[in-house]
Amino acid sequence: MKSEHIPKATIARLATYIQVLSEFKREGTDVVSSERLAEACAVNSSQIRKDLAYFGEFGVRGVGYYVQDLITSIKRSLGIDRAWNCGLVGVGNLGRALLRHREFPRKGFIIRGAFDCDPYKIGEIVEGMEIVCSRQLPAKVKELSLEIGIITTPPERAQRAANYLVGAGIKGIINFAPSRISVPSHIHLEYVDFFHHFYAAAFHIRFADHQE
Amino acid sequence: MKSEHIPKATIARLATYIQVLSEFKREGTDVVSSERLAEACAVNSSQIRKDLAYFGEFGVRGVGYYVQDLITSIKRSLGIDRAWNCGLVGVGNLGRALLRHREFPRKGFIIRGAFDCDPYKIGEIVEGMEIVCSRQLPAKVKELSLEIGIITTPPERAQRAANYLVGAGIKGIINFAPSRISVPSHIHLEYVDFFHHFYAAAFHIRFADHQE
DNA sequence: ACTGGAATGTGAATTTTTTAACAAAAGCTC
DNA sequence: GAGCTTTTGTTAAAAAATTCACATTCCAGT
Repeated sequence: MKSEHIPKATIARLATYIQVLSEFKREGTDVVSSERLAEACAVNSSQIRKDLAYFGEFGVRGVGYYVQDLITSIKRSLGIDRAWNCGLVGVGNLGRALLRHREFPRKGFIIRGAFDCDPYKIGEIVEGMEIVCSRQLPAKVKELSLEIGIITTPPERAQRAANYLVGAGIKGIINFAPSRISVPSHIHLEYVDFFHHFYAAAFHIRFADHQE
Repeated sequence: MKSEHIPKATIARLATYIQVLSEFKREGTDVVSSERLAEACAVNSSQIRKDLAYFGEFGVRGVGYYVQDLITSIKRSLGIDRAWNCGLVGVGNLGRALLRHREFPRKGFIIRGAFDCDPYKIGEIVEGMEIVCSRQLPAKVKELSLEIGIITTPPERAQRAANYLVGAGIKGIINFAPSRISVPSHIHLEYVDFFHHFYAAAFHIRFADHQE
């Protein structure tokens, strides 16, 4: 119930819970026990109760959790009970895919600005959005109330993109570029690198640890 | 040195080490200490030595690690010192972006087959690759020696894609679709969900824990 | 109202992961 | 080649995360 420190792993699991709960909801299930949810998420049921306990008491003893209520509670706990305005820097392949990705609006992350420094791309319309010069970031961040910056530039340009975003007053950055960047400590920084999943798969297939 | 059980977090960090080491190499640095590498990766130096110790002894006492050697050693440890043939199922926005993503071949994951069940898409050429009907998976997996399956279908079709892949004899699956799937225990399964990074960002920005 | 059954929330125990500390080893200087 | 410096590999300690276990609470049926 007290907010103390929340493990990163808990946040990741909460994302899973929302996913699975949404499926339950679609199937018409109204109430679910931690046991049943745990099974569907492939985790321990205490884990679920512990994770939820960081944020409050959402269940009913002897009954379980009301699916819709729990979804709402988790979303509120995470701060995704409202929309977040995002700006994307670097309109390459990955950038374009994210701009077109329907899950973004669906999950409440609205990409309102697309930026690039390539003169060929500036002015182009992607998904009804005009690509704007990165130098205009400060003006646009204010104008569009952007809070989260998405970096999808090539690695060598990620740091500069971050500098622009920070200078423009962004609050958090999600870096999809395969390079480390540094930002002031008050900016929340997340790295997205899905290749480590491929590495893990390669490792496990190669050195098949079939004993687990 | 002994392979026992390797934490998932270690694998993720090894990916970071490779990334940072590659940058060092590009800058012309030949030797690096765990201390300096740790700083660049924002982790503890013991952590690095511990992580590496799972796989062997790669450093020289009093000197540090030879950058190129260490990259090679980590890659070999992870089983990415060779190419892996991948098949992608679901050629939507995300699927297309992955097919075009230059990092895949660069990192040794070669997408050799693209599959979809939409008759409109079948036959289309993306990145020099013809989109093939998902029903042909068994034949193609054998023909192209595919080992890793990438699922980028809509959530409701992810399970069926997995079934096709498993039936076709794939060894591992990376699921980008936002839904849980079940596969036999001998198939290595990884979920990719970058939205949890957005959730984490939203959470930290919203409930700014600026005390850390 | 009372009883039995069910499932939460939580403190305690366990396991895992991270960090600290240091002995062993390598190179460099004289 | 002895002594000094450096930095690894590794053992021990600390911290963190997970799982267990159960008292507490709620609902349903009588």
